[in-house]
Amino acid sequence: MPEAAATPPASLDFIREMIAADLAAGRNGGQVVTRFPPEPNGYLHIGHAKSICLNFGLAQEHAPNARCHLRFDDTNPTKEEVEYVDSIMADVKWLGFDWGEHLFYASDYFEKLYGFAEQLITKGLAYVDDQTHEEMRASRGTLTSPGTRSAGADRSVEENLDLFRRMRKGEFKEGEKVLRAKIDMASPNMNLRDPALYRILHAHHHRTGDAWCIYPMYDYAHPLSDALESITHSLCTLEFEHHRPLYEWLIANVDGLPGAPYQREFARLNLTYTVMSKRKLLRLVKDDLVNGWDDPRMPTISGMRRRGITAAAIRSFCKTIGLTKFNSLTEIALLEHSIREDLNKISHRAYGVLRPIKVVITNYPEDQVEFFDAPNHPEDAAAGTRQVPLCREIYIESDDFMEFPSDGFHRLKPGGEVRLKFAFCIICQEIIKDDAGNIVELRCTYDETTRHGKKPEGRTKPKGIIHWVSARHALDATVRLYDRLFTVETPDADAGEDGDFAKFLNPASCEVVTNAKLEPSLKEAAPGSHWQFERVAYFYADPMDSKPGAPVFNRTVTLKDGWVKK
RNA sequence: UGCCUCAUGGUGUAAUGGUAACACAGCAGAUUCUGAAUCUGUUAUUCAAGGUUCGAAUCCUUGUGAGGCAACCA
Repeated sequence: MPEAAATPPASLDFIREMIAADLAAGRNGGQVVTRFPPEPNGYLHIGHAKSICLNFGLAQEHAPNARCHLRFDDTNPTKEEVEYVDSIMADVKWLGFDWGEHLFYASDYFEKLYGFAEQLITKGLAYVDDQTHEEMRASRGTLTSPGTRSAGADRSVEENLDLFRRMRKGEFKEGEKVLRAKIDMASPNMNLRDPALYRILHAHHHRTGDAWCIYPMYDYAHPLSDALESITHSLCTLEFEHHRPLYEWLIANVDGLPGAPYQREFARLNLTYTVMSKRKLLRLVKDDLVNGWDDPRMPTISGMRRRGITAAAIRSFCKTIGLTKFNSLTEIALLEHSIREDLNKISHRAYGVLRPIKVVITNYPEDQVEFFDAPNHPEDAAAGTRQVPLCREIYIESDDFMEFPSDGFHRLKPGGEVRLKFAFCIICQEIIKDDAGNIVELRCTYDETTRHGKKPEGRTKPKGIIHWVSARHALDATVRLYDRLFTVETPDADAGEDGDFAKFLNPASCEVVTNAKLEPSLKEAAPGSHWQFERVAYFYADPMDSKPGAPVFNRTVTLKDGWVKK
């Protein structure tokens, strides 16, 4: 069980407070039953993770008198696919949650839901309308003026029943008839102006096949499905606030329901430098703006996983952001903090030079090779050590050398000294350039007395400590440097009403480095393993593209860089 | 010209009528064989105006701002 989700936050959010009050009042027989109800029309993203952590987290916190259902809200066959069903289950599991026996589909209830609809018709609370789409829209009124009831509302119960049964039999075309609730055409809440309950859809459903040609609307199916599963707390996002009265109307007016759930709403997650709506994510995928749903730059669960973000980091993040009704915009830095916090604990260290520059240690014997012992984790001796080879020629990061150093730069510079981490100190004696004036090689000398961290005699300890890779032993590898997908904090808002958010795509969001020089032990990096290339970033051995002996690394997140250039 | 919801440092949250706090970010220092991590310190907050109260971030009124609502989508 994921610990981060099992313990409730120190202070209770408004949802947990309400649940505590329900429990204190002895409601629901002391049970807490929640549900995570995705529509299988896309991949899950970090916003869904917030909901998953809430609903499944609640079940864990209130165990054993609690459970959380996974229910697919599959009431619109035109948008749903099994591919999405499968990915959603995989993502929820990967996040560390388990629905156990409680896997449901709204489509499981189609027959019962149909029966409830006949019940409402019989009670005079629902009617078959034959207005066209346009007529219905026109008669609904506007935000400031009431609507007018359609003539169909006056039909007899018998006629409505007959019509509804014929709808089910397939006697009508799509759009010809619709079942509506009879509530209040003058309600200030548009959702109560005789909302549609069933529409005709001659579409193939991924589970029920062609058994049905009428499908329930979300507003109708959701509360009743909740009730059928004896859900106690139906938690959703803020945009469903105005649907609550309808939710309650159905629970109150349908007889024979095993449960009496209630709905409460919380603010969805917004993150800087990304987009979160399924529509926009779908666009990124369909227009090949990214490399599929699991592109490491995507805010999808599968994308984040492939980038190397851990489930623990996501859970911890969800805990950090809290739960309110405030429409917030969370800085991506908060997510990155959770990621680094977890990766720092679990990642073994290694050397990787992304933009190599060759260094020749001129006073080091030509054919000598020696191995230095390097700890795999600085804060965890149990992680053991590894042997890192060194020879006369090595690669260092080109960023770690400056011909004309700025103030405060304490890495390698002409005539300056740095320590090769876990090896010895070198001094830069000479810069070799090509005809165009580019630096191609550095000639350095090493100091034998500085092995194993010893201070050079008579001199001050060099401030600079850099990573390095032996040229003769280096593993050439492909490393992808991922960055934020967009150049602006709020791509949707900045794009405006009908603007195109794609224009804010960050052209540098994926830089592929093909000639990175990695320490040889990385050759054995298992696909799906997490690493910290010291002083650079956290990396993830891509599970799809890595081949035996030839790992491909994705940069998950950079290390914090405390050095500000003056 | 409607209805609903919301408003606390730069960001996210806490304080449930009684000293406005925590995390992130920032800054400074200590430490460090990662300019990381760790540790210490630090900058910065109640949308506005009235009212109730001994006392208001909290309750009331009005205003302002933000988000949402007129699918046979979810």
